[in-house]
Amino acid sequence: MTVIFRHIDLDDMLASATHACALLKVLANRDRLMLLCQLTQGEFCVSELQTALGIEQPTLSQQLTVLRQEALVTTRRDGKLIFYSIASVEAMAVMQVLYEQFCRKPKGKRK
Amino acid sequence: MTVIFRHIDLDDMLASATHACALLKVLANRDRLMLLCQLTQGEFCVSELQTALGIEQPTLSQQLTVLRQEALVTTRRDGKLIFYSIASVEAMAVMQVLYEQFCRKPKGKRK
DNA sequence: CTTTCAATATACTAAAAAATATATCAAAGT
DNA sequence: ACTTTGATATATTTTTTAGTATATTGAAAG
Repeated sequence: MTVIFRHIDLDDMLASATHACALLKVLANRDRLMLLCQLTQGEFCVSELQTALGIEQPTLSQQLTVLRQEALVTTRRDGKLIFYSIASVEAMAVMQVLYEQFCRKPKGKRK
Repeated sequence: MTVIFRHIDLDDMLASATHACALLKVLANRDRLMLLCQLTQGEFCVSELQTALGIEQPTLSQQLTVLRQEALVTTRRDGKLIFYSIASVEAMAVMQVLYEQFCRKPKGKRK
């Protein structure tokens, strides 16, 4: 309860919040969210994602780059095609809870 | 499997993603995240939050305003003091999973 | 081989949105 | 009135987003 202890707790909390916040910033974009949502269903190549989600190719590619840089997804090449899949346990966990809260609920009960 | 069905699914997905994204945008800020984290522990007035988190008062007030506008928190006045508490089930659910992923794990296993 | 095509990535840039700091303001209690 | 608690306004900077053009890569055809 002393100032010392509070400082330790606050520092831990700050560090955790910083990490969590980094993940949330990546998730807080509709295109990236839909990409990850699709990828929770398995591995997809870029063109599959494009037709499934109706996102413009350059936009798609840019957002996939963001997801790659933040290590939320990994890629595997097969010929011309590049397959994406989710690589982050934390991202998967958050996607799971978002699905429960926003996709499984009866309409009109949101937010 | 027809275009019709895909459109329905995509529209649903878009709507859900838009709602989820709105929540994530609010959460994707370290100050707001720490505020909500604190508020998962119960009701606090502004000055308590200020000393607990070490955030400047105007910043705190601005971020609390954001949380209020997005209906993630509600307020209750008691004399001079204004008490904040979490009002969103969805926000609570996400905070819960973030806590599990980023605060409960052994160090070095993050991200 | 080398030209060509399809898949994907990158570069660049204008516009929009969000964060930050400082200053000022309002309400409630004394 | 005056102090304390909290909210709001504003200016500035920084980040994101979105669109367009261009580049790279691999496969396959000629």
